Amino acid sequence: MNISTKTEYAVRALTELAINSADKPVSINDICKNQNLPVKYIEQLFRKLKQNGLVISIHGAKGGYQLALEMNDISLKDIMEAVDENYVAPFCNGNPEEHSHCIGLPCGFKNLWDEINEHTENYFDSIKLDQIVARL
Amino acid sequence: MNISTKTEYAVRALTELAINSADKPVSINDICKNQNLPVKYIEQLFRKLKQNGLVISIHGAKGGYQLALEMNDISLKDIMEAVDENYVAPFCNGNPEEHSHCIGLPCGFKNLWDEINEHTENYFDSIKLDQIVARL
DNA sequence: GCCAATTCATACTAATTTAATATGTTATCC
DNA sequence: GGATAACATATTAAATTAGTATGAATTGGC
Repeated sequence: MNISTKTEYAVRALTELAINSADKPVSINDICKNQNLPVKYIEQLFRKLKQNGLVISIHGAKGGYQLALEMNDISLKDIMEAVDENYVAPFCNGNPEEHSHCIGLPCGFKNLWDEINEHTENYFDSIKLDQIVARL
Repeated sequence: MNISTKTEYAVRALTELAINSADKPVSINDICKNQNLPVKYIEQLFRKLKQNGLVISIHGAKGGYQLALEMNDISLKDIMEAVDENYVAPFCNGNPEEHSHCIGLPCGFKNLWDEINEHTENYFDSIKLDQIVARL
């Protein structure tokens, strides 16, 4: 149970956009300079953020990224999901054929993991980018 | 953000104790037979569970493990902490010298991660072994 | 007293994941 | 046309995780 570096980096980077990209795009280079992050790694993360509709990009010189949504429409859950493949692991799906430790059908532990996943998803979804920025 | 295999295994194993160890110790072998878990791996986990005061052990033949506490005094948080080193990662401690991405002192993100850690700790601490067993 | 069952301890290996780098292409501004 | 910056993919390096191997110490029962 921990927050990944990817999530940390993405939150830091998106905070930069939140603060500076309202009128003009912000380049990865600038973001990384301000937040002390590895450029090429952040490029990868931003491609995922874009694929997931959290940012838009502008090509070429003077290009960069901007938020695709209002700050209060971007949650920590959205960021985690975009950047961090399997950010919750409902490994026990109740079926012994798919998860070798499941016993019985449905496996008695399924409800527990499902409930945990649901709770944490809801929690992370309740934390929006505007709140994060406001608290800096 | 995900639940580790160690935690999953430990929960399964402790559930076995909860059900079967009230009057007599239960051996790792039996636990692993019932739950389809790797014996030597579970041995390691149980040493940690013992160090953390969650189980007691009885040496030698007819030996095994029993819960050291009431089922409602063992929380998922206790299990995670025992078995899963850094189950929450307060990576941002507010000090740039200790976490290279921290900017400013204290780093503006510290509160966010602290709050997340606190929330998740409280949540996992609210889930007790008796509830887990009851829902099987 | 010996044998089997069991915890205890440590070291090692294999697999997976994560973080980061490398090398380049494509698009756009000036 | 050159600089800047996104886009794309492949590779490497480091760290973590899952699991195995080997064996010592302890105890119950015959």
